[in-house]
Amino acid sequence: MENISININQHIYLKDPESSALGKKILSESINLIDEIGLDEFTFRKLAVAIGSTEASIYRYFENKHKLLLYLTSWYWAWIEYKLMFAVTNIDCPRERLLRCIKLVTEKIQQDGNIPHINEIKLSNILISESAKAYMTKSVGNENKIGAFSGYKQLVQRISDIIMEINPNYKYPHMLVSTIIEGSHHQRYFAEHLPRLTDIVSGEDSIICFYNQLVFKAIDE
Amino acid sequence: MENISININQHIYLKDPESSALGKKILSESINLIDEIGLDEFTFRKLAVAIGSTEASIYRYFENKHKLLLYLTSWYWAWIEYKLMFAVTNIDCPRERLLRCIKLVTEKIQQDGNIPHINEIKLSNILISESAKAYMTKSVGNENKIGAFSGYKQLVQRISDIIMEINPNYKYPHMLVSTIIEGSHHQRYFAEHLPRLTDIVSGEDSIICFYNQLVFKAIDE
DNA sequence: CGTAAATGATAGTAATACTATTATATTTGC
DNA sequence: GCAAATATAATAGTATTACTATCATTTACG
Repeated sequence: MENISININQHIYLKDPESSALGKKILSESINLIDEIGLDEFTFRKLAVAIGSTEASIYRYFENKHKLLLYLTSWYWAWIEYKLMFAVTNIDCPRERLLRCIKLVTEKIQQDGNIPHINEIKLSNILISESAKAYMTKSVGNENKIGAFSGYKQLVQRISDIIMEINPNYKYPHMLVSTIIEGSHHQRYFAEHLPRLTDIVSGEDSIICFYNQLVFKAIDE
Repeated sequence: MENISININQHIYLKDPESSALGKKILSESINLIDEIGLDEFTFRKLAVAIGSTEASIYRYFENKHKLLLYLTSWYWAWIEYKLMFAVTNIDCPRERLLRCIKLVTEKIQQDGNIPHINEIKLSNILISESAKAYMTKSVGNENKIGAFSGYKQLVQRISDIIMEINPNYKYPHMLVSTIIEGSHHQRYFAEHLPRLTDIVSGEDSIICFYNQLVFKAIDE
């Protein structure tokens, strides 16, 4: 992935964090810090201390911490889509392609890639715990207009297309896909913090198994 | 429901808001205000102005706005469980009972009940838009310990039991139930704000239809 | 009617979420 | 290699938030 970079909608940031060393430090340390203390406790002041810089410098890159969160979530979904494209290319059977997609969006991220300033494991933890806060806000309409969620929507569309290939009569492909993506995040969170809301069977990744079963039973006629 | 009151875990509040006129005003106006401006913009100062009281008085009832949110979500799930018990009593067929449960947890709340200081329609909107913020926090462990989520867990358990009655071999009843409860909230939110993530077919409540289909296909052998 | 409890009024603190200004590095173009 | 442009650091300041404290006043109730 050395020659590839993930492009994020320009309206989310004030200055491209990928364009400078400080910008990259903002990304890498914000991921560490949000993962550690949570978004609620996370402030630009604490981030500034962590990277040995100042609040004012961070504000040159991002308007506020919400925009930074939008950046991180956009980055994550673009990265997942990138991995998904690799996972399904040259696979003829749509059922096999769907299987790989489900695995990719529901599995636990266990290894980070080779982008030095992004720890994908921690980033995926942030997505699990904080992503609802990215779109569950009164400003969702404006942020949607500037394209802050287009990566996510594109991913949902891509998987929906595969479902329609398998069963063109299925009525709810987008609902099914967004249900499993959001749902698997929730289930991973519940497994750790509210286990009575989930069912963890040892010896399997129950979340992948559950959603696999759910999807194929739902779309088969 | 005149002689019935919903009991909320005592550790969530400092002083029972049901015990006084001011407490009830705090509940009713916080529901109006959170529904209107969202939890992020909601403050005890604004609430105090809205009810013609002071911040200090509100703080005598709730430690902070997060605890107030926990109160409202607990109330909501206790109310849903109450409605659910009525909906399934004296129904022998477990499939019919399950059908009624799914409808109850996935349908749009359209009418409020007869508790004068709680507008259930607005409260359900708050649940849709803000409930993730109630448990997606670093303090979830402590709040779980004091029982802040027991109503929700109990509801999930109750519906899981019906699923197990229909198919005792089904491996993931809790996951299935929490997936549809959380999922239907998400889908209602998406339908309004991010419609590309959902599929709304006119002439039906697509969300109920989708989850009905999903559940019965999932559990049938 | 008197006491206790609840509420209101007011004030104050520490932290947050920024904005502004100026000084100092660092990069870049010529 | 130097000037100009740009980026960052240092510092300060403001409005708002999230509380806590104190004391006066109203209300409840036994």
